[in-house]
Amino acid sequence: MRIATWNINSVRARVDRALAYLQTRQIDVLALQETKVKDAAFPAEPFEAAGYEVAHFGLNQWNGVAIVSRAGLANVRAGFPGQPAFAKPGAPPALEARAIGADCGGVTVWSLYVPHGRAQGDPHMAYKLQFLQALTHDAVRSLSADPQTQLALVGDFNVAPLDSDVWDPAVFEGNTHTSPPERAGFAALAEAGLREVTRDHLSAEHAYTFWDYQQLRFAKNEGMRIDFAYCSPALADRVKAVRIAREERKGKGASDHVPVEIDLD
DNA sequence: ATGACTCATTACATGAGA
Repeated sequence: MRIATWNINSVRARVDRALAYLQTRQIDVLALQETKVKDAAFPAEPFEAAGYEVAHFGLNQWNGVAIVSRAGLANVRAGFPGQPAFAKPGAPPALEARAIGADCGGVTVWSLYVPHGRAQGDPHMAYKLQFLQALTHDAVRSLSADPQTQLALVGDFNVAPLDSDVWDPAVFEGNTHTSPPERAGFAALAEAGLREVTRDHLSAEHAYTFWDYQQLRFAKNEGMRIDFAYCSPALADRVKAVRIAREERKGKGASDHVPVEIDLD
């Protein structure tokens, strides 16, 4: 079974690209982030015509996560237990569309879009750290309940764990994605017993998954590695290969992220 | 080659992204 995760940066703008990608790469389960659409407007029909089932969680033009599967799609959950809500000034806390889970071919897959953080000191940064902490707590709960669980937490983690995961660490000093608290929040998932399998299978430096649209970042290969797959030990043992679909950044109408593929036995 | 931001919005300027 081949699972892929992709921050698609609007599913409506790239539905044809997504369909071609599913077919070309023979993807069984595709976790999408930043679909940027409400549930009612998600273009499910073309995916269904291609033989896939779709589960989507989208509230407005921001965020939005989906799972597209031809390996089964059951027990769909919007939001993970304990997921923090975000309180905009003057508004009650509201859950954002940043997590959807489903059982696909014997694997529980979560498509995750970790908050960006915006800036050090911004309320969104505290929210980002809370999100990672709550995700870790829920992972601990799942692993405790069933040590053999087949669990994959995939998506855009918005953290660059190593200096070699960004083209120039100096650019990120004092900014988001590389700060010690963010890296600690990311590492806590490993300390909880999960394994980040893309690093296990693809340790090369500058194996980027994101290139900003601005300033010719892709042409200059000035990217970031921020899309990952944390797996339970039992599932991690089944991972045979990992591939970054760099070709998806090419051409007109590309997302700024590319898919990351995980092959299971 | 890979190409100079892009996407969605009760839109024509703004917010968000990283």
